[in-house]
Amino acid sequence: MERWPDAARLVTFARVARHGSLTSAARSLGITTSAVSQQMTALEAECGARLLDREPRGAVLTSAGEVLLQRAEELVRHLDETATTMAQLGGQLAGRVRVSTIASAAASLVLPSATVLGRTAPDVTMSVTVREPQASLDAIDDGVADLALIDVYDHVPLALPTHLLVEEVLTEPLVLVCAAGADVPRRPTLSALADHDWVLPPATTACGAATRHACRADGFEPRTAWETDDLLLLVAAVSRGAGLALLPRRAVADSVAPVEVRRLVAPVLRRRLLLVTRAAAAQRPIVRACLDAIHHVGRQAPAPTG
Amino acid sequence: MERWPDAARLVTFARVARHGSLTSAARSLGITTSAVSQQMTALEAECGARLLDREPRGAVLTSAGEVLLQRAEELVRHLDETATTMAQLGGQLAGRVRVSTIASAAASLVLPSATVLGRTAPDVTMSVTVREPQASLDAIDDGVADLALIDVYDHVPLALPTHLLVEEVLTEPLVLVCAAGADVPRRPTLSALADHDWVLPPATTACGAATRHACRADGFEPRTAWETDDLLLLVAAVSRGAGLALLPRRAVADSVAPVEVRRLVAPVLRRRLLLVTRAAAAQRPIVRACLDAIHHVGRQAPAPTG
DNA sequence: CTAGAGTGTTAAGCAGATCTGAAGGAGAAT
DNA sequence: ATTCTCCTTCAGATCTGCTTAACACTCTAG
Repeated sequence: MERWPDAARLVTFARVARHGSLTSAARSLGITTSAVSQQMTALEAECGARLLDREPRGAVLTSAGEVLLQRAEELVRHLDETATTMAQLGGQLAGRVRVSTIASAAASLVLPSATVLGRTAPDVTMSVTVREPQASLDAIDDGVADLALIDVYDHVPLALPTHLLVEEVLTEPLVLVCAAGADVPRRPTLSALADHDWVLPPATTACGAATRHACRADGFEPRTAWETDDLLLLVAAVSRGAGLALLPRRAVADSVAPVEVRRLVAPVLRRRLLLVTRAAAAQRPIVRACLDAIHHVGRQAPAPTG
Repeated sequence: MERWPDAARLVTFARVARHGSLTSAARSLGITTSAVSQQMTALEAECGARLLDREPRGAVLTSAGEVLLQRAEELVRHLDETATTMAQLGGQLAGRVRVSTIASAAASLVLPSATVLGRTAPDVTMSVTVREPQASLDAIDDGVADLALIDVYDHVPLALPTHLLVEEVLTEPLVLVCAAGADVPRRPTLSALADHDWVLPPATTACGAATRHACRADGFEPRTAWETDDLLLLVAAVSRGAGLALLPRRAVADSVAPVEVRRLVAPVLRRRLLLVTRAAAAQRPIVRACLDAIHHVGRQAPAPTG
């Protein structure tokens, strides 16, 4: 007796709704577009109504689809919680946690936390992937990652979906980085540095956007000498005297080239490091262990002040 | 990627928990015990914990099982609601509704309501099964029936699970049935009839229990001349002068043998006819149509008073 | 004490559901 | 026009999950 709606199809449907196209949903599910198409056809047959309008740019929900989406999303939430409950039942602290992190925290936070984890929960392993914050959030949503470590800069907005659970690891200042012996005041203000050259991360990155925003707020456009995504290269360029940079303190601590670090008196700029999970996932023992390990490292290692 | 727990297995698990044995759950699902056993084995593997203690008389939940049962039951509820939503999307008033009714309401209520339904919703058909009230409730729980019509007698307790939706169709008095010209007052009290013979339904039926309870409350044990489940036979026996009977008014109206009907002055005994569905099912258009049809018949046909 | 009626488990085979892969159509962007 | 992207369809391969059948265990009845 075909009494119950097919849960797998509904999960797929929710994914399609979120991604806006069958193809993209299929990718995120690791199956063929063809399979997704067939599932949606079957689901529409079950409902006796069209759920999606197929348009050249993707698929858009019909009004019937909108209604069903409510139910499908509740179902996904529920299954997620159930998965967590099931993981707790076993009680064993073992398995693999998929961590998605920004590059600038991988070395200073994630790596040491893996060591901590080796002591507190030896059978839990991390598999780490480096992604930009937004990509990390998507990975969480798609279930590709269990845990994301992202950063948020003052005045650079980032959409944090409300259904995700956010924990703050630490807040650190952005510091001014300059070549050893550079002609820069011990306690500079940003506005006093308008005439220098700058070494900037691309404007597409949060750090680059934060720097540019701060400069403009102080009335000047930073003169770009170097623009690069690569932190090592960036610090090396500063070290050689190519210009100044404004970077999170921990990021500088990782690099090796000789530079000087100055605390910026005004404005005070910060970035916050956040851990993000799906709400249910944070309850899973092995995920919790990872979260705790990262918090632990974040607490115990305040970098030296410039 | 095996990300989501298998919903079907969880539904089965909930069923096993409710029935207390794999075999019984399997019967109610219309599959083999073997299939259920395999599903439970798989589910336990997914959880990494035993969920059921197999005992010779059946299966009992472990504490882990109790925890998971919470989730599984929520899931069942949710899937049920989803099925309803899906049925509403199509918008078509067509299909088959499985009705489970007590015998004494089948002729007087269900049959006419099928006619009403033929006018209001011609593409909806009823398939009717006659069951005792408790069996009807089980059928609802097991998803074997969509809609149950049961009766509840004063002072005869019936466990109505809170998760089911109950609507009252009508309340009718129990009336005294006697042979034409029998030596019985026009407006009798029950206590005045202690010396008569009685024709009773079995004590296991609600009606039989109600009659016996009322007599005992008035201080006498009814002298049983005939005991039968069959309403026609029962009324025929009364008609031949075998004794008195206490029956719901509508039930008597159906039968053909010549009898007289007297209103009982004291005590006033009633039975209530109730429609029961799973909460979500009552929202389904075709089920709603049946409910309304039965309500309609219940409202318009007050039987003649004796 | 054996036989039988309940449980539930396991192995083997089969069937249907679902996925993949190839081929094709339709609308936008180039 | 050509090329992309997106979706659909069909046929075949794959796989999950069911049934059948045989077995093990416990309790009860004769």
